[in-house]
Amino acid sequence: MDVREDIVAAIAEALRRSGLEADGVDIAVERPREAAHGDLSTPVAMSLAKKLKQNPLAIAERIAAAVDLPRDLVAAVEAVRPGFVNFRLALPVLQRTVPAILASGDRYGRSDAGKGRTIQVEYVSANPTGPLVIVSARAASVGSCILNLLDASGYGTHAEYYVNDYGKQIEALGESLRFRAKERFGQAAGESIEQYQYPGSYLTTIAGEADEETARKWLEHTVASAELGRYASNQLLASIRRDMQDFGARFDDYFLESTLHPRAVQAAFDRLVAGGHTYQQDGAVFFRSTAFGDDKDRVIRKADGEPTYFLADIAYHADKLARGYDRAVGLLGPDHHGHVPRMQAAMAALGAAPDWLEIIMVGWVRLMEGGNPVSMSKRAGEFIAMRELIDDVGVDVAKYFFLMRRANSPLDFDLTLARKQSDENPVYYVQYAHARIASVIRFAEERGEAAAAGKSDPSQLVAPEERALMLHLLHFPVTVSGAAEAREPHRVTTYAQELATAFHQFYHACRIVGEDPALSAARLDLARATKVVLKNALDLLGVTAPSSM
RNA sequence: GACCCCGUAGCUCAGUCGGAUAGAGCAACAGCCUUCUAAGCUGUGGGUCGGAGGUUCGAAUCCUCCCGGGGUCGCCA
Repeated sequence: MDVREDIVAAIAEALRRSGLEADGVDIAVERPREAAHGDLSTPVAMSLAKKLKQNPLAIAERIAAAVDLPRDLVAAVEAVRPGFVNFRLALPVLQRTVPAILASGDRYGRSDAGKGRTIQVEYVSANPTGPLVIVSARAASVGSCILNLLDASGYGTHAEYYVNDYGKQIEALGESLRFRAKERFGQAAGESIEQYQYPGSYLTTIAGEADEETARKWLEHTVASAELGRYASNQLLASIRRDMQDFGARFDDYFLESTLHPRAVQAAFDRLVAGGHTYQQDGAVFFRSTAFGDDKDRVIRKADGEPTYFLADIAYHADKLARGYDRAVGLLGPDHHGHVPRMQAAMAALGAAPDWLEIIMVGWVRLMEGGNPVSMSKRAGEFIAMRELIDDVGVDVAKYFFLMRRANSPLDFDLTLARKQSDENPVYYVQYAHARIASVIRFAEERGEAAAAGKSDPSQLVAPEERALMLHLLHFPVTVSGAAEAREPHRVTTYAQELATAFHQFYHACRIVGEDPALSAARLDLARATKVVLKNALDLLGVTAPSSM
């Protein structure tokens, strides 16, 4: 099925026949940058040269001579200095992808590479003490796309949001809400919001929306701050869930930290103690994370007897481990990278496989407008909300911008560019290609010249632009599985952009609906196949594929 | 101070488990619409890959040091 696999197998066979076998040599087959270097290439001769102490070009020549591949698969094999073996694919194998894609439809690009292994993905997980901010939108984009990629690659996935609805921060949230209630009833004289931890105006809204009887009770201190905090965090969590839903971010569960207290937290503590991974010092209990590579031991129970946040996090991850996922992927914000070694250490202490917990760092997002950073409002606690960004630029643009870059790199989000509904905006470039194809198909149908999809003769497709486009289509599945394995969504945006380019070039060079019916039918099918792949790529990104623009 | 991330074209960034002449988008300039969407296509200019060493057939990629930017270092969450 996959041409690469056939080529790898043929190279392996050629090595055996030529007596060039060397254990542990990886037969890499990659796409050369230069089209002149063929469609696929292997540097394996150069790897072997080192081991066998022979001239790499000579080895490459022996491989090229010994490789045996069907002529309808590979048209040319060439050994080139300094020692590459280049393969030029035969037209038939490229042409066959067109009907194959049309037959597969939305399944094209999917694979069973994951073999049903299960991966749990935890993402966003922002505290329910305020509205979601920009970096959460980025995490939501990246996490969703990784889930889509894993699903497409045959993994069983589970998406989860960890809600820190417990502890001092919730009490502080309650106190801040109480102040806003006092303000509502004109009883806040002599106090200022500056004294409180959560000065954002959203608590004013929550205090204002509560019914009067309830809100008046909040003024009395018989209502505990923790209770008030739970009220506020529930309201905030509800709005977070709405935001995530509107953004198209999938969550199978919202896991509440509060459900871990006290039993699961105690159980995690007991396990670490029983495993001999703890010691007491200054009245506190420490987890010896340095034994697992952390640079400092970490407190898990404070001198006052309370568990730390870290211990609850360990309990949470122990819960995940007990659920039996083959792997857990967690997205963390840029201010949390210090947590990685200690969390890895804790999982090791609990007996997880070394690579069981995989952490992906999501980089900072800086909003830029007119070339300058957007300054946060002067009022403390007011951040740019995710909701504002979405209202401003739309879901598609926001997601695409976040997925264009590597997840862990800092990102300047150019609002000025994102707002432009023009050719300067990269989102529209890809969407436009899809809309353009839809339009051409409509045109052909209106003229009554649109044959049924997949019935054409693909051997009509011989132009260089047609060949280049088919080659791109052929590479989609390996792009998807590679992006899934590497957890790198930006590979899909890069691919989508390249595919759009290949299509636009084809469109300009080749008239689709033309004089020759057989050629028109073949080109229309090529356009349809391109549309399928663009749609599948955009689906993975969570971005819509419009039929007209 | 220790540790982590980053430094590639004017701007934003790909390329980083070592591979061929370092790429894309935007910006600049010059062309292309009487026929399927010009949100498109074609071309031009633009680089000591932060710097200096090292490893080797080969380094943007790996190692060391330095410079610059950001971050983390709590019995907070």
